[in-house]
Amino acid sequence: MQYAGVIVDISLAKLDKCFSYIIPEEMQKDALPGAAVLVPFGSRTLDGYILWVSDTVDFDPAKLKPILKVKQQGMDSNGQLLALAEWMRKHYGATLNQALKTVLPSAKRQTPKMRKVVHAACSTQVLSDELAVLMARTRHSLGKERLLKALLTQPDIPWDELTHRLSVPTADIRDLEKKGLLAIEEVRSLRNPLGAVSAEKNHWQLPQLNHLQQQIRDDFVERYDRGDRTPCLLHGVTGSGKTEVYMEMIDHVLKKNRQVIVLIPEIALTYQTVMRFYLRFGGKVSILNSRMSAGERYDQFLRAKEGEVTVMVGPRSALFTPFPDLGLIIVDEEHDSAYKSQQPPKYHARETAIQRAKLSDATVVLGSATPSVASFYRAKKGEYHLYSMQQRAGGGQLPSIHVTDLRAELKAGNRSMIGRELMLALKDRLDKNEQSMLFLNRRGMAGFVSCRACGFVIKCPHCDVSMSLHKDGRLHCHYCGYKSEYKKVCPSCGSKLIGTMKAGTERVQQVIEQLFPKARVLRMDADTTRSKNGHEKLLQAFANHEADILIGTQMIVKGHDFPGVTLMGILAADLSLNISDYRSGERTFDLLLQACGRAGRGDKPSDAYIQTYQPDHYVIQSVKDSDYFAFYEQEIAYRKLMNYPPFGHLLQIEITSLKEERAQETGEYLRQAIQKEDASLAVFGPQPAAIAKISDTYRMVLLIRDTSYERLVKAKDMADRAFREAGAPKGADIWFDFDPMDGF
DNA sequence: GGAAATCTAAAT
DNA sequence: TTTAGATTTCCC
Repeated sequence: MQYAGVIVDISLAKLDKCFSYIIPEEMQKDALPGAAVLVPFGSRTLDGYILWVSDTVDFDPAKLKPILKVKQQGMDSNGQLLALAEWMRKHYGATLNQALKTVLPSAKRQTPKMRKVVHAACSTQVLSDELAVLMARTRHSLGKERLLKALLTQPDIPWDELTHRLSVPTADIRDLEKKGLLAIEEVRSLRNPLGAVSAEKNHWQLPQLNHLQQQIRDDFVERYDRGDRTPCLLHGVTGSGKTEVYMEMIDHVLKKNRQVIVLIPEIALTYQTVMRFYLRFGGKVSILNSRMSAGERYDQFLRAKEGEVTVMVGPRSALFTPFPDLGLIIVDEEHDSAYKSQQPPKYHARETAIQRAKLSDATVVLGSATPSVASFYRAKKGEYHLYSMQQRAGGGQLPSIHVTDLRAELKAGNRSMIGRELMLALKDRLDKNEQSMLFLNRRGMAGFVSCRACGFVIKCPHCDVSMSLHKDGRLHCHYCGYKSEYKKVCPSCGSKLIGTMKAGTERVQQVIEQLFPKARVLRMDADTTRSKNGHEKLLQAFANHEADILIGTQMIVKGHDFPGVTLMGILAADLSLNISDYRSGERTFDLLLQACGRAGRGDKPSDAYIQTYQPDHYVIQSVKDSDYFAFYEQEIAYRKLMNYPPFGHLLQIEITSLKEERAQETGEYLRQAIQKEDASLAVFGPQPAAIAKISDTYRMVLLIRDTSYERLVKAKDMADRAFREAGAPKGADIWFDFDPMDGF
């Protein structure tokens, strides 16, 4: 008798264990680890995944029930994905069921779509004989003749092609089948998202690598062949030709009959990107994206598993492509916050890629123009191998970057959100009929308080992150819960011009339309792009020069290139600089540099203006000089001083409950449980989350800080155990998030 | 998560 | 003593 351990599809800590089931005789060949099954559970039937198969059980065999159905055979032929799911559960704090769902996506459609193919069932000699007989007849059967001719040149013909393009009557096909000349076969049809792309490989030739690219390629190849699987960090400025280097690396690994995953942030998955890979590697490439249906995504995984596809390009979920022998994972734009999942398990694709690579003896290559501080630190320490490309391979010159001191503007009596320099520049571009972009950088604005006269920002004395003004009229620190009174006077210069910054793209649009009544203005934000394809339509309109000025939030900075743009205005750099978390500097540096890069894609000289109340801030200064290294040195010193990542780590435990006091109580209980077990851990809270209540559910957070990630994992286990204990308060749920700021 | 079993208390 | 309501316990 065979038994299976099944994880049942209920994301609940209590049920996160294996239940044993009998495998009925007829299911034995399909019921393998990783398979999706249907099982009886209590009084109903549930979905689940098989974790193990064995001929013994440690549960009363009389109580066992049989598996009802195997819904899907396992994707995971070598057990790596199951192992990865277990690693994610342990490392990021989730139920195994949640981890499995992330790693083993299941198709909605249970019976695969079939497609008919016609192929010859006899020798070509017999076929041509039959054709000759038909041709000799007075009453021609044109359909059959076309069919036979086609079969003589092409062994397999899709049914649809015969009936449509060649308009062969179905009866004719059946007729020849009866005679035994051809066979009709049903093959499983897997959707191909790139099916419509016809690669004109003839017009394409291998790009000539420059010296540096060649050198990096050679070094990579040498290491790879030697079996050195140290992760690599490819630090290449925009336009240095990183993609060509990736292509060479991919090519080398494919030649070893191994497969490749290329991770990119969803937003970067444009037609051009895909085309570059397609031109080089042809039909062996497939993609994943969020617009695809579950079934379509599943098909891509199946194609990968069966060897039809060897390069998978996609966002973080592409990491779980079930390749039989994965040899390389490329993480492009590795600093991008989209790599952190916002659902449990809240994994970071960069770390998870490194883990997956370990399991299959693959290499990870991280690439970025502005590497995350954590990755660059590891590279400098020698944990990663660093490749550096600091020269542009050609074309386009960086804009001249100017910094406007908004304090000075204020002194000069200009209270508007457009500085005088930027206003002149805008007027100049309108006169020259060139395009401009205005960027208002306000995502995740958390109500920090700053002085417009001197630029001072109120920070927590214990955490050195900016404090937020709460509804209770006091200032709160999200890290340690410290509160202080808010006196409407700047503590630094005594000015009364202190407060939270309020600015919206709509306001900017009004101001611009007042200043330049003749200018054609487009606004792009969450409101104007809500309609289907609203995003694309707006960008397209601007690319066609249907407007002179594009005003927008984050979304105008990432993605498309506009060669016509010669001016970029960043209206209030402070907005993202002062969000109350330790990564605001890193994020702002990346964002501002990228924003500046939007200007100057064409040949004309271009300018970028950064408006700020803190012109001397190291982030602003580093962006001004486009100097990543200067930024890094300052940032890493700050991180070290404050024990922020990569020197220390944060674990956030979120407690949710419908009852406010239950959340509070549970938080208190967990804090005590953790500190009882390890008094040396720094635990803060419980305190209300930044958004204290979402759809009637109250949210409290506990924060734990430590220099060792492993100790935080232990703390997570302590909390988890304490939460499940008999005496623990009921009526609340807990969720874990390691280094939560990585996802913003 | 949900049904079934067990406990609790206050209404007849 | 009954019984609705709240809480706890299983579920392979």
